[in-house]
Formats: sequence, C-alpha cells, structure tokens
Amino acid sequence: MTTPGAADEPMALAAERLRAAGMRVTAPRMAVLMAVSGSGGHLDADTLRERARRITGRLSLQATYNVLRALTDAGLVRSTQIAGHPARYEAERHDNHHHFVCRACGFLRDVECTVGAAPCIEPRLPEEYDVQEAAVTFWGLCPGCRAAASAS
Amino acid sequence: MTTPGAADEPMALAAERLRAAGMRVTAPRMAVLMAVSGSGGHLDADTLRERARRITGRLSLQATYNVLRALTDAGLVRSTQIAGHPARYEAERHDNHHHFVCRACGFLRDVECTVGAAPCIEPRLPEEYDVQEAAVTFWGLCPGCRAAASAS
DNA sequence: TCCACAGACTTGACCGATTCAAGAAAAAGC
DNA sequence: GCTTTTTCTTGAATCGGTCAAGTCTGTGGA
Repeated sequence: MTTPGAADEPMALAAERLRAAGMRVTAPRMAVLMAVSGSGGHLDADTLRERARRITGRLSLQATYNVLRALTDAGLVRSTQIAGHPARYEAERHDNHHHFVCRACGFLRDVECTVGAAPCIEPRLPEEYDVQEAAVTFWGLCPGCRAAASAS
Repeated sequence: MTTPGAADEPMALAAERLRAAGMRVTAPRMAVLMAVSGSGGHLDADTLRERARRITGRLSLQATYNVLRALTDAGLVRSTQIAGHPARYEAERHDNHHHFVCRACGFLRDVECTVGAAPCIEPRLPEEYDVQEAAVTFWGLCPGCRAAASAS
C-alpha cells in the first residue's frame, strides 16, 4: 500500500486493458476481468459471476455470459469447453498450453505444450482446410481419484 | 446374395458382436449398432435414432441414449463430444485417430493420428497422474466455409 | 458541462441435449 | 413355460446457455 487508492489498482488495470482492447469500460466488465485474472483460472460462468458480484454488488448471469463472450472475442480471456462440463475461463496467456481433465471428478489443470508453436501438431488434412488451432485434452485420473480408485 | 436370408446378415453380425461383448441382444441394440456401423460415422443420437427406427419400427430417444452408452462402455462405439454440438458417435476402430471441427458449420471429420501409439502425445505431468488418453481436436474452417468466408 | 445515441445490462422466457424415475415389456437361464 | 433381471417406454425434470424486450449508461460531440 503506497497510496490511499492502492486497492483500486487492479480495477484501474482492468479498465486500462479494456480500453486497450477498444471496449467500453463498464463495472461488470472490470469485475469479471478481475475475477478471471485474479484466480488460478478455470472457473465457470456461475463462479465468476459470484466473484464479480463481490466487486460490483450485483450482476446478472446473462451479463456474465455477455461479458465473457466479449472478453473472449477480444482475446483477453480464453474459454475451455470440456465435454460434460460447463465452459471454464482463464486469463489468456498466448502460450498455447493444453489441459488435463480428470474423468472422475472433472478437475482441470494446465499442461505445458509438448511441442512448441501453435498449432503445435500438424494434421494430415487436405490443403483446402484452414487449421487454426490444435486443442489437446488429456483424459485420465487425477492423483486423488487415482488413489481412491485403486483403494476400492 | 447367396442365401434367402442374406438381408439378415448385418443383423446377425450385430447380434454376434453384442453377444461377444457379453451384452443382451435386443432389437434396439442391434438396430443402433447397425446404424452406427453402417454410416460413415459421426452421427448424433437423434439421427441414429431415426436410422435405427427404420429397422426396429420404433425406438424412444431415451432408449437410444441408453443403448449408445452401453455400446460405448462395451467398447463397440466411440463417442466424440465437441463443445457446442451434440455428442456424435462412430464405430470404434481402436486406431486413436483425431478430429477436425469446422468453427463455422460444425462439420467434423477424422484426422489420422500424427504420431502413432495412444496416447500419442506425452504430457508433462507429475507421475501421480494416470493419463489414459490424449484427444486432439483441430479447429478451423472446412473448405466450404473457408471459401464462403474469403468471398465475403 | 450537457446531450444524444449506440452499446451494455436486467429480467424473464425459452431451448436443445441429456438424464431421472416409474412402470411395462422382453431376454436369458432353469 | 416360468422367473428373474435387464431393458424399453413414457413423461417429467435438469442444466448450461441463448433470445428478446426494455431500461440504463458510457462516450464522443455540441
């Protein structure tokens, strides 16, 4: 705390990032962006709404979806959609990392890209295809569920 | 056509496969298995229900889901769930191939595995993780949508 | 500083995919 | 053929997410 307004810094930063992306600066957008950035990532819309609410006071679920879409389109947020789970969001890091998903509990964590640049895998597809991204999802059991499974 | 009952052959084959998997042989199961095997693959539950109906006469959507789950669990069918689309099913080929999905129209097609064995990619994860499968999904534009996009 | 307007938020209805639950029907073993 | 157990049918419910209409609010210009 160097200044009386230190607590506002994250908000000012969020506002700056929105402005830089050419977006209007609104309370819901700042709050959601802070919620996404402030966590370890991988939170669903409803959880983000709750966290953003602590900042703005109130926020509809619909607005949360709107904001998340806008932020995703603007490249500030990355959404990860895993079959059977609600979409989860994290701050965009532009590092093309991948994900591990636990089949038992749904736990999701990052996995460093195994090869390098994006798309980090070359598909064997005709030239006419425009391949923009390769998403790799590893499925298996997290340490906890693995232990539980072998114990039973 | 070598015998009068030649038309029943696919059904007999389906029955045999169900029996081999230790499953009860029922009309819905044979019909759905035939529908999955007989197509190029990648059909959703509702479409499979329609096709199976042509064989059984009637079949509830619920039964279709039950059957598809049973067949998937038995390893006879592979389900592919892509975010934003209903689950699609294809005959299990045990060849660890991957998928390309068109962002514009949802079109899905197989892509040969780029590396080899499954899981064909080694994740950088602690040993305690039990990694069972690596699913690679390529996102982009199919030839048709690519042409449409560049034309506008 | 005030105004006007495009864009964003709230509320509430709606939707598609899938699952749950209860009772009827039908395989498989005896 | 009879019994048991699983599977199928019907109908309701759930869940994540979207659509639509009206109100509110940033933002740029007067």
